[in-house]
Order: sequence, then structure tokens, then C-alpha cells
Amino acid sequence: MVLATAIGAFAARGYWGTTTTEVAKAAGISQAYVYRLFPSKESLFVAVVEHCFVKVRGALEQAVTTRGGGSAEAVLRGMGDAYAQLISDNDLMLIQLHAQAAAVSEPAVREAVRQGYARLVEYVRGASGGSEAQVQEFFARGMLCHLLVSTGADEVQAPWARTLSAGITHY
Amino acid sequence: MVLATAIGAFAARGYWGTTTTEVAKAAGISQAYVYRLFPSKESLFVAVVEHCFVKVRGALEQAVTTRGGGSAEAVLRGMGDAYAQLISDNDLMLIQLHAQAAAVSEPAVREAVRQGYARLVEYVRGASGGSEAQVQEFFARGMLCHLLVSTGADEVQAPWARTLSAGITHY
DNA sequence: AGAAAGTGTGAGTGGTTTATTACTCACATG
DNA sequence: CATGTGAGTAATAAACCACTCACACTTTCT
Repeated sequence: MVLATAIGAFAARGYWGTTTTEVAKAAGISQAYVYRLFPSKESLFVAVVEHCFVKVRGALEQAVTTRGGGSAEAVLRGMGDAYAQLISDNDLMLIQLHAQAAAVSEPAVREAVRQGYARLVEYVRGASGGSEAQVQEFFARGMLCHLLVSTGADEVQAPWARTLSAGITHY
Repeated sequence: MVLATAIGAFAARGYWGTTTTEVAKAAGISQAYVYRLFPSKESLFVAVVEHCFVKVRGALEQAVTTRGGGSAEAVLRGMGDAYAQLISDNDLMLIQLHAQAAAVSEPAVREAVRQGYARLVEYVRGASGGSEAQVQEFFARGMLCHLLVSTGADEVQAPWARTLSAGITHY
């Protein structure tokens, strides 16, 4: 439960910009209790990141099981759509962005991000049966979403924003 | 001069994770002097971000002028190669990643990132003459680079890392 | 009933961080 | 030589942050 609300807290300002007090307030508990649940701020953030990866993976799995099989393109499109729907609240995606940023200098976060993408890539590859290039393209588009969300490109009425977000579903 | 060294300072831990003392130390000046040069930490970071965008744009321009025109694919490939070379030190790219993260909640940073990408996208579109889809693909691959660099995927000997970095030049 | 274990907090500690202030020093310029 | 100025800093204020600890309340087991 704390993890779910911590997602919202960390989504705005990431690992270094978010205080444990803010996380506690979002969860409706005292700041001291955060340290009973997690040994350190870092381990809390890592848990949040892992939780997000699990949620993303779950969404992709469900997309495959409900919409069933088909061509690699169809499966990938279904996954992309499920992803777009999942991250319509934006926080999931922002955590991923902040996790990437923190991964640069925090080894524990880096390891979590690596494992998260390892599982995600292998799942997408296996479930879609797409080529290397198709899988790569799938994730490249996902990364593009990070840019669109973080800059709020959907509320920018400009050619550059429209070019970058072309064909990317937004709920 | 301060801007150039500040890039290195902010590259590791981004906006919130880097102290003005660290920036000062990297530049070989006192922390107090940072505040004579810039009115706030935020304006310093914005200046760093803008500086990076100018550098990236310069690299793309040079790639076009030296390698001349050709098909849109050829020009885009040349730009991609120039970009890969530019960011071989990684700091430029990490600033971009951290700028994106800070853009989520810092309006001044968000504005700088928006303008930076606006200029970049328009330049790539104009210089390459590529289609919307091609320009989008170009930036999507750039975003994928952020992931590869931040997770250190090049030093991971695993299928997922190889799939994501396939065909992406690394100097 | 009473011990043990779990759930939770208020009050603090020590260290950091941004930002300001008051100051020095080298060097122009008239 | 007096006056002014750009470059730079040490010291510190004020706020804040991660993390700790002693203590209270509740549940569960015997």
C-alpha cells in the first residue's frame, strides 16, 4: 500500500528530489514508520521501481492473453496500446524515467532497472515473436513516450510535438 | 567555462542530486561565486541544459555540412553518427536525461527542454527532408540511447542489452 | 490475565544545502 | 595617488533531510 502511494510521491521529483517525509505524507503514515518498513530511502525507491516494472509487465501479459495471438505486428500493437492505457495516469512512466536517471549513479537502482528491462524485453520478444528490429522499435517508442510525458508535449500546440507524438495513442 | 564543467557535475546525479558546492568545486571556484554568476541553482541548471542543446545542434549541423546532402536516410544516418560521436563522453546525453526528469516538476527546465527539442526537431526535419515517421524514428532511437547509457547496457552481456543496442553506434 | 509480538508515532540528532553578507585583493583610469 | 570596479571568498544564517530511539497502543498466543 505504501508502495502504491510512493509511486505518486516519487513521480514528480524522482529519487533525490523527493523526501521521505513526502512519501510518508502521501501514504498517511509518519516519516519514522517509513524506516520501519524499509531500511533506507534507497531500498524504498528500488522497491517502488520494481513494483512499477511488475505492473508494466502485468499489463503487457494481459494484453496478450485477452487479445490473443496474431502476427508479430498485431501483438506488438496490442502491447503498445495496453501500455498506453496503463500509463494514462503518467506516474508509472515518470517513475521509469526517474529510475533511469537515478540508475546513472546509484548501483542498486541500476541493477533494478537492468533486471526490469531484461524481463520486459524477453517477454516482449517471446510473446510477440517479433524480430530484433521490431522489439527494439517497440522499446524505442516507449522511450519516446518518456519525453512526451515529461515535457507535457500533448499540451503543446507545435509541429515538433506533433511530429514526435504521431501515431502514439494517448488516453 | 563554468557551464562546461557544470555539465560534468550535473551529469552524475542531475538537478536535485547535485549540490552547488559540487558545481563550484568542479569549476575551481567558491560556492558563493556560483551565486554571483547565476541568481539561483535553477537558472544555473537551465543554462547548462541550454548549453547542451546548442552543442548537440552544432554537432548535427556540422554532420550535414561536412557530409553534404543525399537521401533523407543518408543524412539521418550521418546525423545519428555525429550524435553518437558527440555523446561518446556520455555527459551530454546524461544531462539531457536529467533535464527531462527535472522538466516534470520545474517549469523553467521544462520550457528549456521544449525549446531545445523544438529547435532540434525542426532542424532535423529541414536538413534531412525526411518524412514525419523518419524524423520520429530518429528521435526515438536517440531516447533509446538514454536508456542504454544510463543502465550501462554496453557492459552488460545479455540478450536484452544486445537487442536494444543493435545497430546503434558506440564510440 | 498477562507476556510477547506487531504496529505505529513524537521528538529529536547530526549533518547538509541553498542562499546571503560582508569582506579582500588585483588592477584600471583619470 | 585617489577612486572605482571586476573577480573572488570565508563565514554563516535558515531551512531541511535522512535516519534513530524511546515510548504507546493494539493484537495474538498461552
